[in-house]
Amino acid sequence: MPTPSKPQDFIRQTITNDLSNKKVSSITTRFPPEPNGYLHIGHAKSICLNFGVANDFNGQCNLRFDDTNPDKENPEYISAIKKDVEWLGFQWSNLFYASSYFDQLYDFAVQLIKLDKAYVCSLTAEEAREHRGSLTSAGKNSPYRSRSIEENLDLFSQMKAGKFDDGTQVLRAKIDMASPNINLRDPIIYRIRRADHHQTGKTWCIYPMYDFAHGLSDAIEGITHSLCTLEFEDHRPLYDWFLDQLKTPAHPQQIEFSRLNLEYTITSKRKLNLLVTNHHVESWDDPRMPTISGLRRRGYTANAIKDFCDRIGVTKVENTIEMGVLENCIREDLGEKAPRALAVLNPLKITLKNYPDDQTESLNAPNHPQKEEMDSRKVPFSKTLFIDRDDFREQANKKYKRLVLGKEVRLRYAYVIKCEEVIKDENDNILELICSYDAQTLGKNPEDRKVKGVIHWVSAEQSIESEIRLYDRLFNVANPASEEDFESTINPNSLKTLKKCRIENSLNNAQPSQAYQFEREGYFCLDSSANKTDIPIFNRIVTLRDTWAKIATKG
RNA sequence: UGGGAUGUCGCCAAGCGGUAAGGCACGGGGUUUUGAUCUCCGCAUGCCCAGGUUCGAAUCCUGGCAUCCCAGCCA
Repeated sequence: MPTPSKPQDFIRQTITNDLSNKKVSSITTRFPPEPNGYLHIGHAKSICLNFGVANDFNGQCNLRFDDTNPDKENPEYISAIKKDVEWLGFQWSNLFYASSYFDQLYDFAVQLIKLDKAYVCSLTAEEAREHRGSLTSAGKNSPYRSRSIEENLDLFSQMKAGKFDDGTQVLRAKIDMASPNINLRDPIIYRIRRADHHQTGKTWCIYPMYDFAHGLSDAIEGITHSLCTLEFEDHRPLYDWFLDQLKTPAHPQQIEFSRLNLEYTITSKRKLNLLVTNHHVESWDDPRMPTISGLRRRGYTANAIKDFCDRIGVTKVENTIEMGVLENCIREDLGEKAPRALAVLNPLKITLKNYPDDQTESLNAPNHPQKEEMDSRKVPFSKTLFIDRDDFREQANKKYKRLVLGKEVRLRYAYVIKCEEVIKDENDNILELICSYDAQTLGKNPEDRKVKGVIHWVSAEQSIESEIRLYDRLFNVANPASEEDFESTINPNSLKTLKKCRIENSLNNAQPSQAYQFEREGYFCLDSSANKTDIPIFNRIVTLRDTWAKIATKG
């Protein structure tokens, strides 16, 4: 049971009631993706719900591939989906495929015909659309609606046997062409499609439609609560109709919740697919993609994603979550767990004129400012260093707490330095800074003056060259899905690649799964596509919260 | 003159007739060798609107209004 202190969402409340009313004695849910694309953050919400509910009530949750449309499906997606669910930290009770129920589904369809509740319709797709009527006007009966049970049985078996061309016949439920709910106007339950199915090969040339296959698959598996998104609300009467007509071992309850919308992103497999095919991104796992695999490569942790799903809740209200919520989740997780490191993104050389030429010190740097148990490491300090160009100004007001010509600043974990001289080229570009250091300031503050700023640095010689990729939102508008042409709202600056960055030596053996906080910059992880023989590539997962940026933009 | 749903702070979200939780965001203090973290304080006399019932209504009733979804042989 969920802890009473934490309010239950309406679905868990329903389940709690169903259990106490003895409507059900145990809980079984399912996560039913169609293998026609990669899973995205919206699926994570559904995964956390379905597996979370099963876990909370000591029930089971199946992973079921809803693979009834071979035209769009692909085994590559199956393995990617399994990997993503496992990576999120969930274990399915059973791994199923709707396609393994094709025989049973066929028998159910035959039963429906025998009940005079289904018929073979020979209308063309266009004729069928005309017969369907409109939202405000009733449809018309198909001329084939009154075929005899025997004839329907015969035609349906011929459909199965491949006697008809694709699209020439369909099996339809006989419900009500005048229903105000269009889903009940004799919906199609089987269509003819000669396509190799990734699981069943050439065994079938007829495939069941979602409405027919889904509820019956749920019933076959003994699903107690079939959780789906709001757009299926209108389908529930049909879901129930099939179950009521047929002798199913159980009647699962469909409950709808609202899908996740995230500002500045798209959660539509079709559109995400377009981003890949039209090369707006590198792949499904491009770190800018809201896919589970993209988030993983970007450096998001499973914990952060699950925390996010916890925070956004489950309701029936249409909602759009601000990006800040997701970002906050990963910051919180990594703030706690990520070891700190020093990395200079835009290197500016500085020379300490009073530091001995060939001296090198090994300075102690804690891996986490609040967690001694995370230990510390040694970082090399020398006469020539790099600091970030953004951390120096020739002149600045008091608000600027970094290095200024003629002023002092603290080098993190090292000494206080003072900028003595700026060396420029003929175009006024700053090439190098000549500084002095105060040997008395290692591990302690000077007593006679206050040094307010602290900046990060790296030894020029004893550091590693690295490429760093900075990501920004993929779209320039908050709701790209509502645009007539969402591709035109793509942010052309969603990826900024920095070459010649310098990172501290200890990052030499970084692994993609280990995120670091580059102090004062943000959280980063090694890109998993990086070739070990090349210079390392780091992805920026998220920046640090930056109140200075707020102050600076305010002016 | 179709049907289905939803409206509580900028974004989420508790609340289930007894007098508006929490998170994010935002504003302001404090600590700090990360402008980070942490911490303290502030942030809906108000719950889409209008009536009604009640000692008492975000919660019940009536009537409006707004928004979303549905006319694939997709899921």
